[in-house]
Order: sequence, then structure tokens, then C-alpha cells
Amino acid sequence: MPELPDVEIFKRYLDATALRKKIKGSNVHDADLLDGVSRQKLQRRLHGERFRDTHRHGKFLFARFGASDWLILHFGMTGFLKYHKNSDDTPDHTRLTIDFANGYHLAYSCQRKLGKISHTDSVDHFIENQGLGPDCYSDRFSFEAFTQALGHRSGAVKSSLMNQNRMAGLGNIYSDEILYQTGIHPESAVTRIDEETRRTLYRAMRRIVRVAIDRRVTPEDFPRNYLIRHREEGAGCPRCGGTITRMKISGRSAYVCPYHQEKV
DNA sequence: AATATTGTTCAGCA
DNA sequence: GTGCTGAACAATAT
Repeated sequence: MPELPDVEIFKRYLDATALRKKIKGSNVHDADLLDGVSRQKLQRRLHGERFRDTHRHGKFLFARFGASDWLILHFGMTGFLKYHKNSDDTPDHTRLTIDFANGYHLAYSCQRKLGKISHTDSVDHFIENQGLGPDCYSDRFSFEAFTQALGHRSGAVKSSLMNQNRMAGLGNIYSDEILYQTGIHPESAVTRIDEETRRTLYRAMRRIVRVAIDRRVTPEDFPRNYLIRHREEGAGCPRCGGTITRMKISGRSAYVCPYHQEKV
């Protein structure tokens, strides 16, 4: 699940639950996921602190504790958070637990271990070092910034939308959705897309991310004519009566309605 | 059994 | 050096 809208929901969840609660301790259950920080260092630093502030950039969630210590969570393909009291409610595949003085725990679960747990004292430096492009849902991400991020790329437009170094936040599901709703074939070359179409693409991106967050990324609550509700081979396209097909682009499955998504 | 799955990274190639 | 593609990574589900 975790693309930008999912991570935004995780951020709000953390804000509504674990923020400002006193941290009694923490436990990194699986050191495989640690990136650039040792288990001892992270556990020692968290001890006795509180999360004071959160931030999201693309698919990364940052939670500040202490003066300038940030816990960084990336959710890979299967990560999520759960704030719970009873140990019975601990999710399967919990890789990190943070224990609060009020008896609650924040669990970070990640079945497929493709997520990352790290630490930084500067979010800006982390974003820089990671080579992340601007957050594609930020107020500052204007149409001009979008145009610049796409650049004059040679490859398929879907690959550029998903390239975190150009703009951060979109993954396989939402890049498909954006292209589906704008009627652009995912293999279209970026350079062949004219300004008017690019503007349509930009607007669709902003709208779709907003709708996804508003609906709490619950697919059943998405409008019925969204691709996400019909994301399987052979499904009927609710916009034109065509048939949804699957194809490989940059090693990922792209779902497309070839009847109304034209290659340009 | 084979193949699928929302993510990133890195080798290989043009 | 640049930029793109596809395999690899891990753990299931179908």
C-alpha cells in the first residue's frame, strides 16, 4: 500500500495517537531494517523522550523527538503502524515497538522487510543525501516544478512519475490512476506530451492524491470510476466500456485501459 | 508449482 | 558521467 497518501494517513495516525506521549522504551526486533543507525543507539536515544513533531516527504515519515533527533520510517510495500495497549493486538511481523509510559505501544509492522528504519538530525540533509525530488503533494510543488521534474526524459511517462529522484510520493498504483484518468498511455514518452496535456496530468495528480487522503486510502470509498476499483486483468473500464489489461513497464505491472488511454 | 504483489537499489548497457 | 531497464531483495497469497 504505502505510497504518498498511505504515508500521509500513517502520519495523521501517529499524530492522533503517539504524539507527546512519554517513551518508556523501545525494541528493534529486526535489525535487518535498520539503515545507518545501530539498534543500541536508536533505543538509547528514544528512551525517556516524546515524539514532538512529524513530517512527511514522499513516502518517508519523520518523527522528531528530543531537540533534533528524527526517527525515519519507510514502509516498503507492506509496512503500517498500529497503536495498541494489549500485547494480543501486536500485529504480525512487528519489526519495531515503541513503549509508552501510559501502557500503550506503537508497532511498526513490515511483513516483507522492504521498509527502512533510520535516524537523522536533519531532515533536509536526509532528503538531500537520499536524492529525493520535491514532495509531489507539497503546496510548493507548482505546475512549473512538475514540468521541471519531468524534464526531457526519454523513457515512459509512468517511469518518470514513479521516479523518486524527480518527484517524491507516487508509486505504481497512483501513477496508473493518474494516467488512467487523464487518458494517457503509460508508455508515452514524456517529450511527446504537450503543455496542455501536462497541465491536465498535474491537476489529476493533485486531485487524486487529495481524494485518496480524504477517503483515508480505503479503496471501497474511492469513486467508482477510479481505476483502483477495477485493477485486474479483464475488468470492464467504467469510463469507456473497454477492458483493463496488464502490461510490464519498468519491471512493474501497469494496468491500462487501451481503449481510452492513447499512446502519444 | 509458478507467478503475483503497493518499494528501492544496483548491475549492465546504450 | 548519464539515464533507463530489469533483476534482486523478502515473505506470503493464489
